[in-house]
Amino acid sequence: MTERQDKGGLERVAVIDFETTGLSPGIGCRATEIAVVLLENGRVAGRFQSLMNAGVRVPPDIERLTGISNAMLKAAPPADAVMREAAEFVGDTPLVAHNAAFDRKFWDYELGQFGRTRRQDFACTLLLARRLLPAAPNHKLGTLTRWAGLPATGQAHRALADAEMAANLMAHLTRVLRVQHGLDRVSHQLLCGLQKVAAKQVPEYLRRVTAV
DNA sequence: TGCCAGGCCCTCTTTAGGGCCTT
Repeated sequence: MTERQDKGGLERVAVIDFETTGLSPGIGCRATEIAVVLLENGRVAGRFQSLMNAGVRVPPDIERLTGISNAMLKAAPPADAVMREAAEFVGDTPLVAHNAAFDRKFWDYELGQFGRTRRQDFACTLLLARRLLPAAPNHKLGTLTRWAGLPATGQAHRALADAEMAANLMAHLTRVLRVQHGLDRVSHQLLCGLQKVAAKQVPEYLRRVTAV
């Protein structure tokens, strides 16, 4: 464990969210907006947000979904410049995203456009919520936010609003681990281990962790 | 026109299929 860890809470993490032109860079989709929310001991310690111009057109259905238009991207800074700035903002801070498999693909792809590689793992609030909040009606980010009584953060499907929702959810999941499972510290390493454990094995995993 | 990805996870499973999630 090399990262800072705060007693009684969640160590510093960077919660990220991408808006994109589609579901995968493997089929030509690119990022259009990124937001990063630094969460430290359950509280927001910093924010980064920017549109980015990757030189691709936004399909009409995606423009309707996100509200991000081709005209907005035309005036946005180049994608590589934005990603360099985002990577600098994040540094070595462990990463978190909702459905991290999606954001990890775009993070890796956009960094790869200028020769950089990811240096840290992603924890996934979707996988963690499936294990820790099994009674939720579903595990969409918006549903979990409303179901858990977390604050509204603005327009859904914009990067900063979604990253703040995911950060609030991450803080809520930390509280669940502390209050319901007796953990006094929640590390990113623990979260990454927990999200790989089968749902039925979660109680045993947490008992083993708290016994150490 | 409609679909295009991919990992996770459950079940009527494991030599598979399909829903959930992200944009």
